[in-house]
Amino acid sequence: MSYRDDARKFKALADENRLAIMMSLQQKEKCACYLLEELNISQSTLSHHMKLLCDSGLVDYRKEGKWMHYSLSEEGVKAFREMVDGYIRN
Amino acid sequence: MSYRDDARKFKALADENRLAIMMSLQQKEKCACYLLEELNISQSTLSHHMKLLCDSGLVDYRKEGKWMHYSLSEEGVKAFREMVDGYIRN
DNA sequence: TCTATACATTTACATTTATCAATATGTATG
DNA sequence: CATACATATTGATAAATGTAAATGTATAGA
Repeated sequence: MSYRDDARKFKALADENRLAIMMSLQQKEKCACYLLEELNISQSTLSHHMKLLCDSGLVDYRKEGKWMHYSLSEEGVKAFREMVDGYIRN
Repeated sequence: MSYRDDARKFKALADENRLAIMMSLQQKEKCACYLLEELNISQSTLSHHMKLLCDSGLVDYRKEGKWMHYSLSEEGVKAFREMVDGYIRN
């Protein structure tokens, strides 16, 4: 893993709206339309943020008909935590 | 703590050069001039990065004559880890 | 097939950020 | 005091990022 890749993962959480999304996903899977009501952002902006979160591996998605359901990725979360530990092992 | 503040902390690690600096600091305290030789960046750029890292609380500094010595902040690292756990408690 | 709905993508734009050169500040030393 | 050295700050610029409007795509239902 390169610094570039790791930086990309940290960037995934380096935004207020994405942190709010992460908090929301902690409780349970949420569909995009629900997140859209929770946050005060446009639909295209939400889609953008969800793409970054999914690309980082922290969030999984599940398509069900017209709806997209997002959830925390257990695997991604584990990998992220391990990456963090690599930089702040103290 | 607000999402804004937390996002700022994540941003501190959302850069390749700053990740390289964090890795370097893991072993032991380093002075700015040493970091400057390790990384391929200008002196002013290094100073900028060190400011962000110190502001985030992850890095401590100690001034000794002309030299600045940087080290991981045990307290800051602990706080960071706890913050991370808040977002990826899974 | 037509329409409405849910979401993604594209385009454009404003803000933030990383970067360096130039300059300023502080400190040791002759 | 003058000079050299280590670092910080300022100013300018290019790249990255967050945002929303407009448009595209897929799916469900009439």
